[in-house]
Amino acid sequence: MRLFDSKTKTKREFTPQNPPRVTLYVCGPTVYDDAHLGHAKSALVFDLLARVLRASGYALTYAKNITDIDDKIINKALQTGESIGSLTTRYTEAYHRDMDALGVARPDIEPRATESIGAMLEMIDALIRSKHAYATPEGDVYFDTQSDPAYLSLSGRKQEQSETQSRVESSAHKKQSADFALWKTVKEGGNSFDSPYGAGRPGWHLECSAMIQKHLTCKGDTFGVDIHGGGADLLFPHHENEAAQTRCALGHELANFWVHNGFVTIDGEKMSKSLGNSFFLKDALNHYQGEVLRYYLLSVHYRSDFNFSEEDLLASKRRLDKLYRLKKRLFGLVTEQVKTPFQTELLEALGDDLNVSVAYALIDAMIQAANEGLDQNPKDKTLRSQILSNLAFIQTLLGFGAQNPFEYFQFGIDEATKMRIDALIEARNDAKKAKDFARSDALRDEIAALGIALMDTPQGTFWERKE
RNA sequence: GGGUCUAUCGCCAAGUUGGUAAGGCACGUGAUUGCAAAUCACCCAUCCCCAGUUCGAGUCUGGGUAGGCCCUCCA
Repeated sequence: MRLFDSKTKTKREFTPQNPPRVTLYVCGPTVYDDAHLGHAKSALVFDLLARVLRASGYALTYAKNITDIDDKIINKALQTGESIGSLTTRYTEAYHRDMDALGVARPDIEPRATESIGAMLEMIDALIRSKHAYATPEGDVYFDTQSDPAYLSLSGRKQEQSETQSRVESSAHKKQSADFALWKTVKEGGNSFDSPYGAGRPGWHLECSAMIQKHLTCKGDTFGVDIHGGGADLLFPHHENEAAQTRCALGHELANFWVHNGFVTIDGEKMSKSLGNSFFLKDALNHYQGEVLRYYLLSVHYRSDFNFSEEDLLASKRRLDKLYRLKKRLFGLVTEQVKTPFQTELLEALGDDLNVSVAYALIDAMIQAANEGLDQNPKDKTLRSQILSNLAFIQTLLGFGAQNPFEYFQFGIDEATKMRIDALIEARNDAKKAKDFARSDALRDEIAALGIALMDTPQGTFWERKE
């Protein structure tokens, strides 16, 4: 497959260093709050990448970390009085719940920062011994960015700019303002870990380097991982710093391919709490089906900015509807699985740097051809088995179409309403049998008032929720 | 201020080596339907502006204009 690498800013053929093994590491959430749409986008992009890699025949090991020790977590715990362990467990579970709703498969490894302290301390030790890091009198340890000639080679920035324009107050003991903390000493006890530099906690950037080394790197590897992913905002300074640490501590580059997904904005504005437009996934899931959100969030190329709007989401839903309509036509049929050209083309499209636009277009064309074929030969066994195989392939590769099609179209309707609808439909069918079309249409209007659309078919009358 | 990315039909959005604009939503027409829905068929843009390179540019070069993101924790 071909992938765009943020470091070289080019799309090139992806080749793993130890084929067929492929390692993928993605920066996961800091669990101090509920996941928002940006977390969803990132998780979905790399879920798709993982699926495509597996479908392409690679033996993938996918790791996504959970940052469960951090300033924001500590502050929130102090504010609410909840223990850090309870807080991070609670939000980790919430994260899992939200991602499950989007159909995001769990990574193979989900390392926690607090479980990787040993690996991080080893890396600090190596950096200090090789003079790439220094301890301050307070017990902080900083990475010496000046000591790494390749520093900033990932993000392509220039040192002067980073320094002169820096808006951060730099520590009096830092050699350069760009130097970043590997270990932060902690005065008040409670939330700290023991270390040779005193009680404290690790700097944020360190955990990824350490986890990759611990879980994914093989002896003699040229790169820590084949692919390192995360949000575009992480390119600098987070990934730049990770790369520097690994380069200086271990003598190899951290990743062969750097993959960054674009940002999610809401109605043209960046999500932020101060703007009051932060969009929690759990809230979105109350209004829209997880699968619709999945289809919508994946519909734009992963490197593009994604502007969330309800109008676009509904347009996406109508597109996904067509897949379920086709599934409905063949509901209950079981056939043998066959290979089709469509499947090859779909995998090829996604194998080209995850070109979802082409993939979606292929799916639409397949659906259209399938409907046309079924219109002409509804009982064609070969056709049916091709269509069902294609749908199954889409489900595996993209995670679309796993639901019961009838339930898909009846999302969010409670049981009482369903029973009422069924009763009204029955009454309407009686009226239809009696050719009392006036009454039949009146009943349809009554049902429509409930937000329900009816469809008469040779198999009977079905209903769907209207938007 | 520095870095970086983007600007294609009403809306969303593809378009690796330059050769004459995918797909979806919405809209319109027709087939089908008691009516409708669904489905099918048809219809629907010359690619932000200016100047270049070229036989030929959305696709390359230069200059504008507009916007996103990063430079502070951040997916």
